[in-house]
Amino acid sequence: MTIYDISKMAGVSIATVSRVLNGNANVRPETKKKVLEVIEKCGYTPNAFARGLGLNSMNTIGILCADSSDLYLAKAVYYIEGYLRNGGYHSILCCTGYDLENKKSCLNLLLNQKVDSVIMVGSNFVEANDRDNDYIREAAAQIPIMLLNADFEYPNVFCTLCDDFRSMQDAALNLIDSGIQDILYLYNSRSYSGRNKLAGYQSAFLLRDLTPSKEYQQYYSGRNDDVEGICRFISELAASGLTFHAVLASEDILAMAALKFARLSNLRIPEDLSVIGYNNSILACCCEPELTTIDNRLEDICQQLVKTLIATLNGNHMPQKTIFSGRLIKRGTTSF
Amino acid sequence: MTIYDISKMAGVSIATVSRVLNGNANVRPETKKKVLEVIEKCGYTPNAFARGLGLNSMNTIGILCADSSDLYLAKAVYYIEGYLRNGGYHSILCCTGYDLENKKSCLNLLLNQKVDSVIMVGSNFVEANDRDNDYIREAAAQIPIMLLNADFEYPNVFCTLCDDFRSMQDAALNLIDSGIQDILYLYNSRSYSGRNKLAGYQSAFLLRDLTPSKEYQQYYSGRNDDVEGICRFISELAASGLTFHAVLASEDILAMAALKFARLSNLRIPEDLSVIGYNNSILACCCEPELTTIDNRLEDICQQLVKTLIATLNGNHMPQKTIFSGRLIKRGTTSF
DNA sequence: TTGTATGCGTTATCAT
DNA sequence: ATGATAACGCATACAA
Repeated sequence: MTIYDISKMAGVSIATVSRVLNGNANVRPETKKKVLEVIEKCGYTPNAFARGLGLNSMNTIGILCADSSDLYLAKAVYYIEGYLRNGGYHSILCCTGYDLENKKSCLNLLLNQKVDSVIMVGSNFVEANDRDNDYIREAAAQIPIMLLNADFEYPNVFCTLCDDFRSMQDAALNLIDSGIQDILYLYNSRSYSGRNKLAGYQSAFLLRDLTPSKEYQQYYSGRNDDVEGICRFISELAASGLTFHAVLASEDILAMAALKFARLSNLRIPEDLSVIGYNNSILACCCEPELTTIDNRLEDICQQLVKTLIATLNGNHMPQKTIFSGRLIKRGTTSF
Repeated sequence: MTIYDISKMAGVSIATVSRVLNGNANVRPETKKKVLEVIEKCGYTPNAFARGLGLNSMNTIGILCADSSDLYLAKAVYYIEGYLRNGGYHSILCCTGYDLENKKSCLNLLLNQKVDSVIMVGSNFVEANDRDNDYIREAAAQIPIMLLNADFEYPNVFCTLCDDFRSMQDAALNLIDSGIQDILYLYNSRSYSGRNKLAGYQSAFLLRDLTPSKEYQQYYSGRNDDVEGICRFISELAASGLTFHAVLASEDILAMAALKFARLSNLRIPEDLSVIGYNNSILACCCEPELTTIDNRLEDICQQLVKTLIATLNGNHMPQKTIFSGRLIKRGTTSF
């Protein structure tokens, strides 16, 4: 069933059928009605490939993310797909892992598929070594590139992100001002976002005329779903003589492991140990007591990102950077 | 840059270029080399839309799932996308929610986009009222339909699933044989898989000449990420006079809420209350003690599903139903 | 082994 | 308002 079949059955030319299909105003109402009837009767839908070839677009967006089963990224992908579909776009998902070569190859896969844009979900797509970011620049030369939670200035690259620096600073200040200065900072990523969070933690000390100590800034390099391993990591830090009365974590799962450590060490929460997580994920509500954590407004970010993208594709001029501020969700693992 | 440009620069016809691109053997090695050199030099890639139009395929698979941010579904989507990409296919993701009309409309979106196949992830796509499943049958008339964790017999529909009935039966038997007969069964889905799990629980009692009691089979209808709400639900059951020494749950999150209930009620785990979850998700390792749970071999299922799909698309005859058996992962919330 | 010519199903331009 | 026709870029049957 093609547009020719419809045109014959309706007694018009394919041009008219095409006009009806695309909502062109220059069609006599009666003609339009007739054509629509035939289309309805036959259950005809235009061939997407032919349409794509003619328009040079199939209204498809590529979503690049390291791991769509990660709690945080999964939520992001879910929101983005929903907003895109709502805007009339399809989503091609591509999970890259954290290796640069794979990221490049996935990006090329999407470019070759001729997507209208690529959304890179997560700050891990911007490399520390700036020359390694040329793959983003080259892509941006072809189509708009959207970054979620990354900061990268370049033409045709649009960033939507949360102010992780300030959020983490705020959390640390809350702890310090409640009288706790030996705050163990746990993190598991050195991406742009990861570095920002760390800097936020450090800046809180400086703001209060204190010196952030290196021993209190601990990087966990293991798998990020190995609660047991993280717990052991913390226990070893404590065993090595480090004393701390709060744990501030760059992700909820690290904070959750800290709670486990506390239980194993017979520490009371929050009397003996305060704990703050990050992301306000489902994990935060699974703890006992529930986790004080930072909500970085992921849904708002995703909505804004898609809004910016669609407007850009429609030829509108859009801001290249949009920053949201996070908020501290106070629950049971802190006493302030 | 089109195939014509390449053909001119290489001094051959477009047919030859096409042959080289598609690995046709009938090309003289020198000619092939020359063409490849030009292609390499220009960084030429064939236009995907034109290719799609000619071949009536863009090697794209639609993935339908209710909610890709759900822990379990997210993992499934992640595995599937990876295996598909490995097999040379792209993945269009479409999150439908749990409403039938939305499922239909998403499916149509994919069919109109002319995907080569649709994978429905999760047993919720098969409706209890069989006439409501016509949307699956109609789709199967066009392309192969793959169901993950659902059972649906129809031409061109392929099912890959875990034997939830037996897994749950096994878990219940373990509890019964360790001396616990008042087992509260908690579930939050009445899908095919959900019904199977419940039946497995019931069958365990019958196997031991016991009668499964309705009051011990409790359906939780709230949001499935509201740990607090689930916990309250359990507390109310206990307050209403129901006594139970074990909780068997159809999902880890329900089991996790049971642990929370135990802690609030000062019940020791597993001495006063045994708890078993389902899915072996990350939540199981976040608990204290860690959760005994059922692993339903999701990765194996996904691998098999994609294998079956690709073989089918290649014209091979494949089995329409593949069943894996789950396994009980014994951890700290049970004493057997 | 290689080239020519046609079809794939649209959209869009240009007449009428 | 409508129709004829030329792109769009590739694959492939058929000829050479």
